[in-house]
Amino acid sequence: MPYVYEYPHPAVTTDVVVFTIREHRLEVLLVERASDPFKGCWALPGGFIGIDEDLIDAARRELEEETALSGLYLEQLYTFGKPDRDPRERVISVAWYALVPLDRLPEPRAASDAAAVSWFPIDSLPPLAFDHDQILSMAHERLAAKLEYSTIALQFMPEKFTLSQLQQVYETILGESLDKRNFRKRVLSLGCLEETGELLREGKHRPARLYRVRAPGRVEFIRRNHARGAIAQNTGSES
Amino acid sequence: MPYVYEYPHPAVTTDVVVFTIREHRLEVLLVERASDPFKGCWALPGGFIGIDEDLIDAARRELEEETALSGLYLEQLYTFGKPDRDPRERVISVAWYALVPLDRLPEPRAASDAAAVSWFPIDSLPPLAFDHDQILSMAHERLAAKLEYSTIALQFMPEKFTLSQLQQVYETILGESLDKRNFRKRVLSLGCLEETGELLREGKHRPARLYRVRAPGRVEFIRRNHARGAIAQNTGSES
DNA sequence: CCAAAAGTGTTCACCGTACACCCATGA
DNA sequence: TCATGGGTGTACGGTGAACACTTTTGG
Repeated sequence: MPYVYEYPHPAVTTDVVVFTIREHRLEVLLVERASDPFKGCWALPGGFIGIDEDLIDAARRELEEETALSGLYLEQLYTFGKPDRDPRERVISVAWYALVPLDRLPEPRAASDAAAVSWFPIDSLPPLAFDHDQILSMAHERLAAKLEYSTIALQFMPEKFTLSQLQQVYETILGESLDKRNFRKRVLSLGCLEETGELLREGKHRPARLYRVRAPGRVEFIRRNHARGAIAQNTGSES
Repeated sequence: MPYVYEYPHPAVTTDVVVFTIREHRLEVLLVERASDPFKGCWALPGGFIGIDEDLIDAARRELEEETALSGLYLEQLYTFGKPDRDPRERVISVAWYALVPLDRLPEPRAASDAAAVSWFPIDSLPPLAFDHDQILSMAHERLAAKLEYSTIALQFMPEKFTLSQLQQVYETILGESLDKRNFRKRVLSLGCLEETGELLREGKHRPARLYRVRAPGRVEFIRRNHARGAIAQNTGSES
């Protein structure tokens, strides 16, 4: 299709901040760039949007190319477009973030356009290409903020999980430890979880009850107080 | 600058949802399109991004072309990019929303590319061009949501205003009436307002105290409860 | 003195927080 | 029997919600 609008067109890319939790640390997936600009530098997985490709499909595609994972929670973060953010030409990037459940940690495999792919703890990142440090820190802020007023953390959980595992996810992202009894009371009162009836036995201690999410893939806003302090709407685009 | 990246480039536009409050109603600014596609149809003010123009500058420019207002609160909403949202070629639109203070209501003037410009109440809109109805309803949701956990409503206020005026703003957006005493207690306890010492005398009744915003242009998140229920960080891009 | 909007406190219910001990299992 | 993590309840304080009357002005 020819350009019908009489304006110069910028390039448009998509970048994805892929979060997971490994060994009690919040980590993100980065790729080592195989080509200029910023060759050899680490960057967010991403690439150009197909001319007939929906934005979320492009994000999903980039995600799958790097992780071979599909069906992840994916949410649009922000669109970055400072005129000089790419040294070669004007590039506007629609940034997204995705959450990988604890049990679906892929061995990330390098795609064609990446020299290497690896997980990095959020607090010890290498220097990043372009403005990817800004994208990443905005994504981190957003994730931490959403923990407080939504059920987004459930997107990190496997199909079945224990309350202790869920608590560890919260503690990792918030960077503080929480009271066990209060945590359980609060999270159960949301009504988002249900017992599977099964137990997880591991190690030499009492087995833990396994729970599942009642409506997986659904992220709900939590409104405290107000009326009868309950749950409000749903949101979230899931891939 | 030539295209160095070997991918077809989409057109990129910006659209702005301009909110204000008039006569106890939430209203948005729309323009009547003077040219195809959707000639004669109403649409959000917007247009193409300059090839060397920052995204927020483009939004600001479109806003000023239609309203002659500068310095408004402006926040990025979402980027819309379904492949068929423009019938002619692929167009990706970075959408923003802006809030116009009560006392700065412009007589909107038609810019070159618009047949007419007018305010419409949010609940009686004409049919809109492209996917602008989706953009508008997402903006409305976001605004209503942010009322609850931020001080965004202050962006609607003139430099000096009464608490009753502020309460009317809240009531208009939320679509429900609020208790006067509770409202005052809550809003004053945020610590964002200060008395000017002046009084507004109008009509045959007791004059009202005038307040001003302590840090105008700053939108703060409110965290209830949690620790010592106070205010957290700031956010918001202001133009 | 009447109309109209401004301004002001208290009570109650509920939720968030702090806090310590018993339980079930494997070794 | 011991070590390890799983699991449970209560008491207190603060905040949100409900609710009605007095004050100041102009006409």
